[in-house]
Amino acid sequence: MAETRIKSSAPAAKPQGYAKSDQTRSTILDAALAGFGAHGFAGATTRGIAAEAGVTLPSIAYHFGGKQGLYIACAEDIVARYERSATTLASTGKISFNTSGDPERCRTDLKRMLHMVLRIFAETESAQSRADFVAREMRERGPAFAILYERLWQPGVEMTARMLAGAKDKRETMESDRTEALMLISSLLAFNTGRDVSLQILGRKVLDTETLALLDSTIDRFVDALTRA
Amino acid sequence: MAETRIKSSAPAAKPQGYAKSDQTRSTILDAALAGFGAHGFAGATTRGIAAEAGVTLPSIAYHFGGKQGLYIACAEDIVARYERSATTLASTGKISFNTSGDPERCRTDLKRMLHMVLRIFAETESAQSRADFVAREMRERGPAFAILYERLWQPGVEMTARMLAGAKDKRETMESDRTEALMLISSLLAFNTGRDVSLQILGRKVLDTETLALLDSTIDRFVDALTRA
DNA sequence: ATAGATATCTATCGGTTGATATAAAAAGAA
DNA sequence: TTCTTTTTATATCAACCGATAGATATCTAT
Repeated sequence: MAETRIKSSAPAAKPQGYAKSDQTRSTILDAALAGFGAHGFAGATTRGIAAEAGVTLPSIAYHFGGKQGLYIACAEDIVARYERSATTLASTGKISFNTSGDPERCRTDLKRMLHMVLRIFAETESAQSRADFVAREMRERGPAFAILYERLWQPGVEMTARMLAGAKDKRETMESDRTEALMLISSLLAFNTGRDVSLQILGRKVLDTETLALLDSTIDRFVDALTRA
Repeated sequence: MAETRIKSSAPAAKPQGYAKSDQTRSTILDAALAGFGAHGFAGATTRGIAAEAGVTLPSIAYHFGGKQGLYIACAEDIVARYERSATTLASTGKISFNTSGDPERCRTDLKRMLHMVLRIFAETESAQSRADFVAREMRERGPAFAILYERLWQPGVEMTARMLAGAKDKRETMESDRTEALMLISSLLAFNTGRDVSLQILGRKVLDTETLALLDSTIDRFVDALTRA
């Protein structure tokens, strides 16, 4: 009874660490994010992920316990990365998360945040895979739904609503603020979920700097239109 | 070489029609829309669809040539239904699709249309399956992408952009109008793609009449904010 | 009414999936 | 070195997939 030891993704009291092991784990995780992001939980195959990562099939079971364990590990990696960058943003003062009575500042911060989200949605490579992973899980309520909902979606909307209310010089967020926040974030999904379609309709091939600028200015127009008296 | 005859979905010059056949075909199509809408092309199984429709597996190959033929038939059914209802709306004068120099009328029509789209996105039963089917195909560029893009997505965005321009009292649509149209439609995806999450965040269980009214008024605020000088 | 076209059924094929058992080799730690 | 941890290689399993062959039933046209 080999009692397959599943390495917990939280590195709580790592007993013995072999350098190579962590590297293999990380390689598998990257391949899994790409695979799950592109094809979903059911659509991605463990064989394909293992091949992509350059390891053998049983290696996945060894490190993550199985397909579902690997999937959850992906979600936790995404959330951890998000929380890290949010902390950084707050500590460096680039975005003030308190709704101090400065509507203009709130508006600017809100715009800046939405520009950032747009780039996360639209950027290529691994950022795209992560965004796809999250979007898919939100739709399909898969095994990682709770993690992503509580630690990413929920706080994200709440923060946006707070900034919206702040930009309107209100102290409390109301239901209408949350609704507007939802729709504001959702409007950016055109360039994640529907990226190819949107680009095609705009007659552009890729999301280059010029296109991003066009979208940024449209975002600004939305925010201004919604929050200016 | 039995040369399996695939019944073309366009009933062009139906040579011989057996009454029961059309009924079976339609039953399969309904089950397929539900299955593909919920699980996608790869995720839905022909066995499951056949079982749901109460027919046997080979019946699908007989009527549609195979899994992919069935998928395409679903897309064409959706487009046909959309084109029919658009024609009806235009002919009954509920929505004027010409951008006659009446900004107020354009604004009202645009709001009315977005309310309608919201209901298509959010409504239960078969409308939901169809909306899911379209949203999924737009993401994944499956076998039915071209059909849906050219006959549904593209004209839908174009019409929205024209109404937006009209509401701003402009005669020509610019790139910024198309961008705003994209984001406006996309903002409603929060209640299609992300319906469950959005409801949960708003603290609601179902999309009842009261919630719909809240969303309608938020849509109106978006439209007003964007088009009023 | 009967021949031929149309529709449906049972049964099965070859292929792929996730998971796992077994064994052994490779690598780091003691 | 000796022991533990990590990785690979190979093979097998039950379950499920889409497709189709072949037999049968049903309906229409003559």
